[in-house]
Amino acid sequence: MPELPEVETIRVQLEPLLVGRRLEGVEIRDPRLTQPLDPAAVARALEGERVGSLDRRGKYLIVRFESGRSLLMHLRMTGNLRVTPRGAAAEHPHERAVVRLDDGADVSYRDVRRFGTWLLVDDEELESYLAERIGSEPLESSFGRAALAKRLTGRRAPIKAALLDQRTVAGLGNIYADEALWRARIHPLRPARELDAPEIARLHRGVRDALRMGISRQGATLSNYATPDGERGGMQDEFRAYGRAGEPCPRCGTPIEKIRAAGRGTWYCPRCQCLG
DNA sequence: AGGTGGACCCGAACGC
DNA sequence: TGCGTTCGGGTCCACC
Repeated sequence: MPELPEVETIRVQLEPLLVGRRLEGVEIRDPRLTQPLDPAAVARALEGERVGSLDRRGKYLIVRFESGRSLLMHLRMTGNLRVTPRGAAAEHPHERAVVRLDDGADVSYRDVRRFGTWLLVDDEELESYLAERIGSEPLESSFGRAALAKRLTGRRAPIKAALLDQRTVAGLGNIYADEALWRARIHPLRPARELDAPEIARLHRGVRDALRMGISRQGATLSNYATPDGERGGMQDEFRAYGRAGEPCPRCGTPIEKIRAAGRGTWYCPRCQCLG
Protein backbone atom coordinates (compact mmCIF):
# COMPACT_ATOMS: atom_id res chain seq x y z
CA MET A 1 0.00 0.00 0.00
CA PRO A 2 1.53 3.26 -0.79
CA GLU A 3 3.71 4.29 2.15
CA LEU A 4 6.46 6.90 2.08
CA PRO A 5 8.78 5.08 -0.39
CA GLU A 6 5.96 4.38 -2.84
CA VAL A 7 4.67 7.95 -2.70
CA GLU A 8 8.20 9.32 -3.08
CA THR A 9 8.77 7.09 -6.11
CA ILE A 10 5.57 8.40 -7.68
CA ARG A 11 6.60 11.98 -6.88
CA VAL A 12 10.04 11.65 -8.47
CA GLN A 13 8.62 10.13 -11.62
CA LEU A 14 5.71 12.54 -11.94
CA GLU A 15 7.62 15.72 -11.18
CA PRO A 16 9.21 16.33 -14.61
CA LEU A 17 5.93 15.46 -16.33
CA LEU A 18 3.80 17.83 -14.25
CA VAL A 19 5.88 20.89 -13.42
CA GLY A 20 5.10 23.76 -15.78
CA ARG A 21 2.01 22.03 -17.18
CA ARG A 22 -1.44 23.61 -17.19
CA LEU A 23 -4.51 21.54 -16.30
CA GLU A 24 -6.74 21.83 -19.35
CA GLY A 25 -9.56 19.62 -18.21
CA VAL A 26 -10.41 17.71 -15.04
CA GLU A 27 -13.03 15.01 -14.60
CA ILE A 28 -13.79 13.58 -11.18
CA ARG A 29 -16.00 10.51 -11.43
CA ASP A 30 -16.14 9.38 -7.81
CA PRO A 31 -17.75 11.82 -5.38
CA ARG A 32 -15.97 10.11 -2.48
CA LEU A 33 -12.71 11.56 -3.72
CA THR A 34 -13.63 15.14 -2.82
CA GLN A 35 -16.40 14.71 -0.28
CA PRO A 36 -17.94 16.58 1.35
CA LEU A 37 -17.25 18.95 -1.56
CA ASP A 38 -18.97 18.62 -4.91
CA PRO A 39 -16.61 16.83 -7.30
CA ALA A 40 -17.69 18.95 -10.28
CA ALA A 41 -16.96 22.15 -8.37
CA VAL A 42 -13.48 20.90 -7.41
CA ALA A 43 -12.82 19.83 -10.99
CA ARG A 44 -13.79 23.29 -12.28
CA ALA A 45 -11.59 24.96 -9.67
CA LEU A 46 -8.60 22.88 -10.80
CA GLU A 47 -9.01 23.67 -14.48
CA GLY A 48 -6.59 26.34 -15.67
CA GLU A 49 -4.15 25.90 -12.79
CA ARG A 50 -0.46 25.61 -13.70
CA VAL A 51 1.79 23.26 -11.70
CA GLY A 52 4.65 24.97 -9.88
CA SER A 53 6.11 21.98 -8.03
CA LEU A 54 5.35 18.50 -6.80
CA ASP A 55 6.13 17.80 -3.16
CA ARG A 56 5.56 15.06 -0.60
CA ARG A 57 4.92 15.09 3.13
CA GLY A 58 4.61 11.67 4.74
CA LYS A 59 2.23 9.77 2.49
CA TYR A 60 0.67 12.93 1.05
CA LEU A 61 1.44 14.06 -2.47
CA ILE A 62 1.23 17.84 -2.85
CA VAL A 63 0.66 19.41 -6.26
CA ARG A 64 1.55 23.07 -5.76
CA PHE A 65 0.08 25.47 -8.30
CA GLU A 66 1.53 28.82 -9.30
CA SER A 67 -1.65 30.43 -7.96
CA GLY A 68 -0.62 29.49 -4.42
CA ARG A 69 -3.23 26.78 -4.10
CA SER A 70 -2.34 23.12 -3.71
CA LEU A 71 -3.97 19.79 -4.41
CA LEU A 72 -3.32 17.50 -1.45
CA MET A 73 -3.65 13.91 -2.56
CA HIS A 74 -3.70 10.83 -0.36
CA LEU A 75 -3.68 7.44 -2.09
CA ARG A 76 -4.66 5.51 1.04
CA MET A 77 -4.46 1.82 0.17
CA THR A 78 -5.07 1.28 -3.49
CA GLY A 79 -4.83 4.68 -5.14
CA ASN A 80 -2.38 5.07 -7.99
CA LEU A 81 -1.55 7.49 -10.78
CA ARG A 82 -0.73 6.77 -14.40
CA VAL A 83 0.45 9.06 -17.12
CA THR A 84 -0.70 8.09 -20.62
CA PRO A 85 -1.18 9.69 -24.00
CA ARG A 86 -4.56 11.42 -24.23
CA GLY A 87 -7.46 9.01 -24.19
CA ALA A 88 -5.30 5.90 -23.88
CA ALA A 89 -6.47 5.11 -20.36
CA ALA A 90 -10.17 5.68 -21.01
CA GLU A 91 -12.58 3.14 -19.55
CA HIS A 92 -10.13 1.78 -17.02
CA PRO A 93 -12.47 0.00 -14.58
CA HIS A 94 -11.25 1.79 -11.46
CA GLU A 95 -10.47 5.19 -12.89
CA ARG A 96 -11.90 7.72 -10.46
CA ALA A 97 -10.53 10.90 -12.03
CA VAL A 98 -8.59 12.05 -15.05
CA VAL A 99 -6.62 15.26 -15.62
CA ARG A 100 -5.81 16.45 -19.14
CA LEU A 101 -2.52 18.32 -19.35
CA ASP A 102 -1.68 21.04 -21.90
CA ASP A 103 0.97 18.84 -23.57
CA GLY A 104 -1.50 16.15 -24.55
CA ALA A 105 -0.88 13.75 -21.68
CA ASP A 106 -3.53 12.35 -19.33
CA VAL A 107 -2.98 11.81 -15.65
CA SER A 108 -5.29 8.98 -14.65
CA TYR A 109 -6.19 8.39 -11.01
CA ARG A 110 -7.22 4.82 -10.19
CA ASP A 111 -8.38 3.47 -6.87
CA VAL A 112 -10.03 0.08 -6.42
CA ARG A 113 -11.17 0.62 -2.85
CA ARG A 114 -12.02 4.28 -3.13
CA PHE A 115 -10.36 5.39 0.10
CA GLY A 116 -8.15 8.00 -1.55
CA THR A 117 -8.80 11.74 -1.14
CA TRP A 118 -8.18 14.93 -3.10
CA LEU A 119 -8.29 18.19 -1.19
CA LEU A 120 -7.81 21.58 -2.80
CA VAL A 121 -6.41 24.06 -0.29
CA ASP A 122 -4.63 27.40 -0.04
CA ASP A 123 -1.21 27.78 1.58
CA GLU A 124 -2.51 28.41 5.06
CA GLU A 125 -4.93 25.48 5.02
CA LEU A 126 -2.21 23.21 3.69
CA GLU A 127 0.14 23.94 6.57
CA SER A 128 -2.48 23.60 9.28
CA TYR A 129 -3.98 20.46 7.74
CA LEU A 130 -0.62 18.72 7.68
CA ALA A 131 0.53 20.03 11.04
CA GLU A 132 -2.54 18.48 12.68
CA ARG A 133 -1.95 15.12 11.13
CA ILE A 134 1.70 14.28 10.63
CA GLY A 135 5.04 14.60 12.41
CA SER A 136 8.64 14.85 11.21
CA GLU A 137 9.89 13.70 7.84
CA PRO A 138 12.03 10.70 8.80
CA LEU A 139 14.58 11.17 6.03
CA GLU A 140 15.26 14.84 6.67
CA SER A 141 18.42 15.67 8.57
CA SER A 142 16.38 17.45 11.24
CA PHE A 143 14.91 14.11 12.26
CA GLY A 144 17.44 12.84 14.77
CA ARG A 145 17.38 10.29 17.57
CA ALA A 146 16.35 12.97 20.03
CA ALA A 147 13.33 13.87 17.92
CA LEU A 148 12.24 10.25 17.83
CA ALA A 149 12.84 9.79 21.56
CA LYS A 150 10.74 12.84 22.32
CA ARG A 151 7.79 11.50 20.37
CA LEU A 152 7.92 8.20 22.25
CA THR A 153 8.33 9.39 25.82
CA GLY A 154 5.47 8.53 28.10
CA ARG A 155 3.63 6.49 25.51
CA ARG A 156 2.40 3.17 26.82
CA ALA A 157 1.22 1.98 23.42
CA PRO A 158 3.11 -0.87 21.74
CA ILE A 159 5.95 0.54 19.64
CA LYS A 160 4.32 -0.76 16.48
CA ALA A 161 1.16 1.26 17.20
CA ALA A 162 3.29 4.33 17.92
CA LEU A 163 5.10 3.93 14.59
CA LEU A 164 1.83 3.65 12.69
CA ASP A 165 0.69 6.92 14.27
CA GLN A 166 1.65 9.47 11.61
CA ARG A 167 2.35 12.12 14.27
CA THR A 168 5.21 10.04 15.63
CA VAL A 169 6.95 9.81 12.26
CA ALA A 170 5.38 10.67 8.92
CA GLY A 171 5.11 7.99 6.28
CA LEU A 172 5.39 4.56 7.90
CA GLY A 173 2.66 2.00 7.21
CA ASN A 174 2.33 -1.64 8.11
CA ILE A 175 5.13 -2.87 5.86
CA TYR A 176 7.89 -0.41 6.74
CA ALA A 177 6.97 -0.45 10.44
CA ASP A 178 7.66 -4.21 10.56
CA GLU A 179 10.83 -3.84 8.49
CA ALA A 180 12.11 -1.03 10.73
CA LEU A 181 11.44 -3.02 13.91
CA TRP A 182 13.20 -6.07 12.49
CA ARG A 183 16.25 -3.96 11.65
CA ALA A 184 16.20 -2.45 15.14
CA ARG A 185 15.71 -5.87 16.79
CA ILE A 186 12.76 -4.58 18.81
CA HIS A 187 9.61 -6.57 19.57
CA PRO A 188 6.53 -4.90 18.07
CA LEU A 189 4.61 -5.14 21.36
CA ARG A 190 7.24 -3.40 23.52
CA PRO A 191 5.67 -0.38 25.23
CA ALA A 192 7.10 2.66 23.44
CA ARG A 193 8.08 4.45 26.65
CA GLU A 194 10.25 1.54 27.78
CA LEU A 195 12.74 1.80 24.93
CA ASP A 196 16.19 2.78 26.17
CA ALA A 197 18.70 5.00 24.37
CA PRO A 198 20.45 2.25 22.41
CA GLU A 199 17.09 0.89 21.27
CA ILE A 200 15.93 4.33 20.17
CA ALA A 201 19.16 4.72 18.24
CA ARG A 202 18.65 1.37 16.51
CA LEU A 203 15.03 2.20 15.76
CA HIS A 204 15.97 5.57 14.30
CA ARG A 205 18.46 3.87 12.06
CA GLY A 206 16.06 1.04 11.25
CA VAL A 207 13.28 3.41 10.17
CA ARG A 208 15.59 5.34 7.90
CA ASP A 209 17.30 2.28 6.43
CA ALA A 210 14.00 0.53 5.70
CA LEU A 211 12.57 3.62 4.01
CA ARG A 212 15.74 4.30 2.00
CA MET A 213 15.82 0.70 0.83
CA GLY A 214 12.17 1.05 -0.20
CA ILE A 215 12.90 4.16 -2.23
CA SER A 216 15.95 2.61 -3.88
CA ARG A 217 13.77 -0.35 -4.97
CA GLN A 218 11.00 1.96 -6.24
CA GLY A 219 8.58 0.75 -3.58
CA ALA A 220 6.94 -2.59 -2.90
CA THR A 221 4.39 -4.11 -5.28
CA LEU A 222 2.15 -6.64 -3.52
CA SER A 223 -1.02 -6.31 -5.54
CA ASN A 224 -1.68 -3.16 -7.47
CA TYR A 225 0.93 -0.56 -6.63
CA ALA A 226 2.82 0.63 -9.71
CA THR A 227 4.74 3.74 -10.67
CA PRO A 228 3.16 6.32 -13.02
CA ASP A 229 4.76 4.60 -16.02
CA GLY A 230 3.27 1.27 -14.94
CA GLU A 231 6.41 -0.36 -13.53
CA ARG A 232 6.34 -2.65 -10.50
CA GLY A 233 8.48 -1.93 -7.47
CA GLY A 234 11.13 -4.36 -6.20
CA MET A 235 11.05 -3.85 -2.43
CA GLN A 236 8.87 -6.96 -1.92
CA ASP A 237 12.00 -9.00 -2.74
CA GLU A 238 13.88 -7.29 0.09
CA PHE A 239 11.44 -7.94 2.94
CA ARG A 240 13.20 -9.28 6.02
CA ALA A 241 10.08 -9.91 8.12
CA TYR A 242 6.87 -8.59 6.53
CA GLY A 243 4.70 -11.39 5.14
CA ARG A 244 7.36 -14.05 5.78
CA ALA A 245 5.71 -16.23 8.45
CA GLY A 246 7.52 -19.56 8.77
CA GLU A 247 10.48 -18.48 6.68
CA PRO A 248 13.90 -18.18 8.33
CA CYS A 249 14.96 -14.86 9.79
CA PRO A 250 17.73 -13.57 7.47
CA ARG A 251 19.83 -12.76 10.55
CA CYS A 252 19.50 -15.82 12.80
CA GLY A 253 17.49 -18.44 10.88
CA THR A 254 14.65 -18.66 13.42
CA PRO A 255 11.25 -18.90 11.69
CA ILE A 256 9.49 -15.54 11.42
CA GLU A 257 6.24 -15.41 13.40
CA LYS A 258 3.01 -13.60 12.74
CA ILE A 259 0.99 -11.93 15.48
CA ARG A 260 -1.52 -9.14 15.73
CA ALA A 261 -0.37 -5.70 16.91
CA ALA A 262 -2.30 -2.45 16.74
CA GLY A 263 -5.00 -4.39 14.92
CA ARG A 264 -2.61 -5.27 12.09
CA GLY A 265 -0.91 -8.39 10.87
CA THR A 266 2.61 -8.13 12.29
CA TRP A 267 5.67 -10.18 11.40
CA TYR A 268 8.83 -10.39 13.52
CA CYS A 269 11.66 -12.68 14.56
CA PRO A 270 10.92 -14.13 18.00
CA ARG A 271 14.64 -14.55 18.70
CA CYS A 272 16.17 -11.29 17.41
CA GLN A 273 13.20 -9.24 18.56
CA CYS A 274 12.49 -10.68 22.00
CA LEU A 275 10.19 -8.97 24.47
CA GLY A 276 12.28 -8.91 27.61
C1' DA B 1 -5.47 12.17 27.56
C1' DG B 2 -4.35 8.67 25.22
C1' DG B 3 -5.19 4.16 23.42
C1' DT B 4 -8.25 0.75 21.14
C1' DG B 5 -11.52 -0.98 17.82
C1' DG B 6 -15.04 -0.40 14.26
C1' DA B 7 -16.38 1.80 9.77
C1' DC B 8 -15.32 2.81 5.30
C1' DC B 9 -14.37 -0.21 0.56
C1' DC B 10 -13.87 -4.24 -2.59
C1' DG B 11 -11.00 -7.90 -4.70
C1' DA B 12 -8.48 -11.96 -3.40
C1' DA B 13 -8.04 -15.84 -0.81
C1' DC B 14 -10.11 -19.18 1.75
C1' DG B 15 -13.64 -22.77 3.54
C1' DC B 16 -17.23 -25.90 2.93
C1' DT C 1 -17.81 -26.06 -9.07
C1' DG C 2 -19.83 -22.44 -6.70
C1' DC C 3 -21.23 -20.14 -3.20
C1' DG C 4 -20.54 -17.48 1.17
C1' DT C 5 -17.17 -15.64 4.45
C1' DT C 6 -13.00 -13.51 5.94
C1' DC C 7 -9.22 -10.56 5.43
C1' DG C 8 -6.50 -6.42 4.88
C1' DG C 9 -4.98 -1.76 5.20
C1' DG C 10 -4.80 4.18 6.30
C1' DT C 11 -7.31 7.20 8.56
C1' DC C 12 -11.14 9.03 11.13
C1' DC C 13 -14.21 8.76 14.89
C1' DA C 14 -16.71 6.93 18.77
C1' DC C 15 -15.85 4.87 22.88
C1' DC C 16 -13.37 3.50 27.10
